[in-house]
Amino acid sequence: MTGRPKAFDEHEVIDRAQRVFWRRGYTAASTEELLAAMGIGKGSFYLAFPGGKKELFEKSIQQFHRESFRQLEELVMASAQPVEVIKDYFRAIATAAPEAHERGCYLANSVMEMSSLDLPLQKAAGLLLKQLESLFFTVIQQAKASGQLTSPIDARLLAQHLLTLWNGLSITRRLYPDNAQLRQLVDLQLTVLT
Amino acid sequence: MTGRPKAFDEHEVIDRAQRVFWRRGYTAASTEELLAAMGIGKGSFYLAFPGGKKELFEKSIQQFHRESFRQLEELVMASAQPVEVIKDYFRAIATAAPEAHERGCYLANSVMEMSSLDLPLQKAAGLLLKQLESLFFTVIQQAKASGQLTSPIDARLLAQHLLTLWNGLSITRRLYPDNAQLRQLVDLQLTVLT
DNA sequence: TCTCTTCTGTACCAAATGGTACAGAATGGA
DNA sequence: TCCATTCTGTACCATTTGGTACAGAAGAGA
Repeated sequence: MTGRPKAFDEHEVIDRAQRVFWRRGYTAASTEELLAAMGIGKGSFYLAFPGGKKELFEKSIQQFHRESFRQLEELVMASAQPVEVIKDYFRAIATAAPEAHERGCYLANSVMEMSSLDLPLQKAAGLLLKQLESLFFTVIQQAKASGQLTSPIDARLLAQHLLTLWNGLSITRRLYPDNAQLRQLVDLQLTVLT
Repeated sequence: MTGRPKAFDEHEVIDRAQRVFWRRGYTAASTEELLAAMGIGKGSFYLAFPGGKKELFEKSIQQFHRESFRQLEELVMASAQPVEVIKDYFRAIATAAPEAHERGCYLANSVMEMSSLDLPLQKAAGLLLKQLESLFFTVIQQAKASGQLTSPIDARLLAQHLLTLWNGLSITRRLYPDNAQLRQLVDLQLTVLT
């Protein structure tokens, strides 16, 4: 039995919801607003996402991470200078549009908002950020082994430091949405990777 | 004409509200919850704060900043090694209680939440964070002049970097509410102040 | 004591919220 | 051509929200 076919693509719909969540935050994004952006009705929504808004949000951060993370991972894998890929990842902050500065990092935002709202979701978002740190760690470790990196700092600690910079920038860029200034700041911060 | 005297102390009441805002965030803190914590009724509340929740929140971040900032400022002024005061300010993160890690930095939280909720309030919170940066800047500049600091890095940039670390830690500490680990991280980060 | 002013608690409200119920549409298979 | 199944749109709802109205309490001064 097949029944009436879905009139929407789940992946696409989650993607649209994710954009709303990123722009407005979890709480401020009303279901009405989300449904409008997704282009589906309540009936379809609660059938596809019985957990409602929370389930949708969880899936949105998972999907967001899966895709943006894989993209970075592939760049790292393909490059002969993975450390440069990481650096470019940070430098890209300083070439973003003003709206991107306002929005900050989706995962960092989620960790903060969920801290006082839903602990499981906070942990979920935190885990994804830690995976970014893991990627930093892998790159650093390999670069050290190959001699591309000569820093005496412990790879694990260095990766954690990079994540802190990443998170810090997600706030600082809102205070100073000025690319020239951000570039200076990022360049200074990346001097730890030597 | 004096009329009926206020049955509560405004400063005290704002302080109690601030604790709720910090723990729950602006949106999640309902007026009901705030009133309960403040120990006053709606009548008194809307009379004292005609702007409602928003006005209360604004006053809470102002008061929070005024007090915590003055405290730090006094320590800086009184010390012969102001740079050490700043360092201790960061190191204190690694001696905080687990609940403090969960809450993070009140001002950083506010900047993030208000980014997609109320731009004036976001600016207000941002301004207060920038005042922290200003204090960093002053200390760095004076330490350079007195030879206590020999770093070749521009004082303004260094101060901005410190603020980024501060903001980053406010997120990272939620991911790793482990003081030993945080201490290592902070110590590494403070090596820029040499 | 009377009056004027300010403050407090309660009753009330309109709007918005996330969520449910369900009738009926759209398909594949018997 | 039915039927079983799955999906969709709409109508509806209980709850919660921030906020207002207002009667009366609590003072100071005349």
